[in-house]
Amino acid sequence: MATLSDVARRAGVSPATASRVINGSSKPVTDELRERVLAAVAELQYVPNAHAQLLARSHRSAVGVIVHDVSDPYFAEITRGLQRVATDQGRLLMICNSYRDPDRELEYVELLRGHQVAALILAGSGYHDEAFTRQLNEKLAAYEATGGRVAVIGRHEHSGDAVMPDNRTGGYLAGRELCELGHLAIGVVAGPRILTTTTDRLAGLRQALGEQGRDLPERRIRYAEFDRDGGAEATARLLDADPELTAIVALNDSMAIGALATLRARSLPVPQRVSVIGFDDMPIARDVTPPLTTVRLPLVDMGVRAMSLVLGAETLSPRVEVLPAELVRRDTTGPAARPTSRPAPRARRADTAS
Amino acid sequence: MATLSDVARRAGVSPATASRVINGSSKPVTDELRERVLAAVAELQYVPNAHAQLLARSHRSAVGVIVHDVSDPYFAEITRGLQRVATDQGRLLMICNSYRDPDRELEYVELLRGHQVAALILAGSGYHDEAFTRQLNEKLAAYEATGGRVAVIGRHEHSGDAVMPDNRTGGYLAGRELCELGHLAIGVVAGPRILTTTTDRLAGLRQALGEQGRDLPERRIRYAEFDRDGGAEATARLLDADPELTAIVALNDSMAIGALATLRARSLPVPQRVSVIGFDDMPIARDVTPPLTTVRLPLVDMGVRAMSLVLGAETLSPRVEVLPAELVRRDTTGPAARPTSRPAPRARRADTAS
DNA sequence: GCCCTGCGGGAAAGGGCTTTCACTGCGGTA
DNA sequence: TACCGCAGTGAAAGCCCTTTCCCGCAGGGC
Repeated sequence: MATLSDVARRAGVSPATASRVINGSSKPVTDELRERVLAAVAELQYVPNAHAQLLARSHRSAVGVIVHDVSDPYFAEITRGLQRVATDQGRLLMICNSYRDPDRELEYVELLRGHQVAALILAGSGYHDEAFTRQLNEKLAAYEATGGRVAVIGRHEHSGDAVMPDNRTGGYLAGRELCELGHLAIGVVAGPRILTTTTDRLAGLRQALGEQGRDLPERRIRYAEFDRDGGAEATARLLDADPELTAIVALNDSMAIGALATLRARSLPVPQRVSVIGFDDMPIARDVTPPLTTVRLPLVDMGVRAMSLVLGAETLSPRVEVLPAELVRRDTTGPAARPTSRPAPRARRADTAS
Repeated sequence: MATLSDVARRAGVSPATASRVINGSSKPVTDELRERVLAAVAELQYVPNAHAQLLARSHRSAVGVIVHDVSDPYFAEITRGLQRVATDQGRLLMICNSYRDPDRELEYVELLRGHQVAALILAGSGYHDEAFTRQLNEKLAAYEATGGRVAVIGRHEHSGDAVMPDNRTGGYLAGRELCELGHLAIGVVAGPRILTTTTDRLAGLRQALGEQGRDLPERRIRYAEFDRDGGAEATARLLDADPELTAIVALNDSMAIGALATLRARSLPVPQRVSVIGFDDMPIARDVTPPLTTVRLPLVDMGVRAMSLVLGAETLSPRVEVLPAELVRRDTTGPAARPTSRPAPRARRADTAS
């Protein structure tokens, strides 16, 4: 690879001058020399060594982002928001997938710190795991102590800047909607119980039912991976245990899609026989059939806010922005099937109590 | 930020020794000193400066990837394959989204070259644009001249290693299927015509129709963005011009989903009134309703192959791996509606000829 | 005619790390 | 006993760039 001194030598100037020309420094350089340098750059196909540049400039510009999985639409949308702001400010984003592995998350914090990012954004649910949380906080604190900025999206752990979707209210809205539609047998297809997102959404749901004087027994909840297959599988388990369910709340849209698949496979019409309600309102939600009723989260906006927090002026007190959840009624929800309305063509004597 | 010399000083050793301990060098270090260094690292929360490391090591390890958009399931799947191999070999991936902007693509080649990546993978359609293609090839050649490895996925431009999905045969399979189902009025919802992927798939489709002595007139094709909204919009335009269509080929699954949305909005039942066939078989294809008939491409495998090519031994002659396309029959295709079968409740006198 | 100013350019000092090379003891061989 | 070799450590030379500092010089004001 050609280096800056190669360019300088070829142009017959000092490396300093070559550098100035290439970086458009404010120091003036005569057109004569400028031309020579530019010509040398073109001839040698010179590209500056990014690592040397970043080492030489003390300037830290890139921003590190840790998400569970960018190709998951939830994070894809958030990332879109992050990108938008970052691009506007000429920042490079380094995006890392933790695949919901806490250890990997810790590693990535180190990695990004090593890469001298100006700021760090962690998006995605936190974990109910004290040891991990403490470790993470230590690492983040160490990073902040050296001038790094940190913001989290949808996590409780961190004591600094945060953007929080209102998961609890979202769960509440879903629950209330189903109550109003007259559903009594409501099952929940939940993500891993170690995730705070799962428990937050569940808490809201419980609250809604609680207001009706009802509770949400554990036997009406199935925990699985937070994705399509997890949703399909959890729905199957739920229906096996309790065929009389008239509504299913999936704790994210991917799971809801899996739920729809299982219901279709079992020929249970949605919403006539079973209502389904998702969470997040990812783009595909409107394209499944029937279009999915879901709790909308302003995903792109969450990204925009988080990046703005982290690139904006530093404040003394940490800022927490709570973004509202909103129910989007589409076609997977309807009034509870009346017990008389032929609950299902399958055996119905068994399990009625469970 | 603590530096290596800070650690060394605190441990009472030289930076050389500290470095050896931290990197697990093969040079032996006494346990006594090792402990002291490790302790200092922990106390100072030391993380090596990645740029300094990469500058000091001549070793190039990261791999650069340029895709149109990772959050597009097509690329998400490919990326999954790339990741799998890269992770196995302990390589870091730097992924860049070009958003189908040729200039940005060129910029990213430079950027990644500047970041000293060991290899470069370009995934996604090429462009019918000679000037761009020449520029890109020059840049890639310059990069290869300095020892960089390059592989492309689904692009013709590059003369080196390549993984090519068989787009043409895929188009052919879609066309043949519809012919066999008796469809005569077939519309095509295509991506931008500047993309080679679009024209390749179209060429296969033409071939299939050609074998039946038929052709594919331009008025039966609508070009739009290669995404859901593009598909919805192109389908609308197609139907407006030619309400008698009995089948639609969408040149990727996202567009097919858009097509389904438009058809649903117009109350045209799929597949009874209009058949739809997609392309790529991205994961969501099985979850739309009805499940989408499509042409399957081994996306993950494409990623795996490309990464293997680029990390494997260098060969004299460039290797081109063509991966087969395969028709996946699901529920959006059926026999052509007979003209007598109530073609549509809307005006049918006009446009019958067009 | 002299000094000051300011422009254009180069020398050189980092930036933080790896790695070669040289050095010091020590155990072991002749 | 003299010497070789090697384990263990440190000094210092890069890696490639940016940026400060300084120098020479031309022009303008007195």
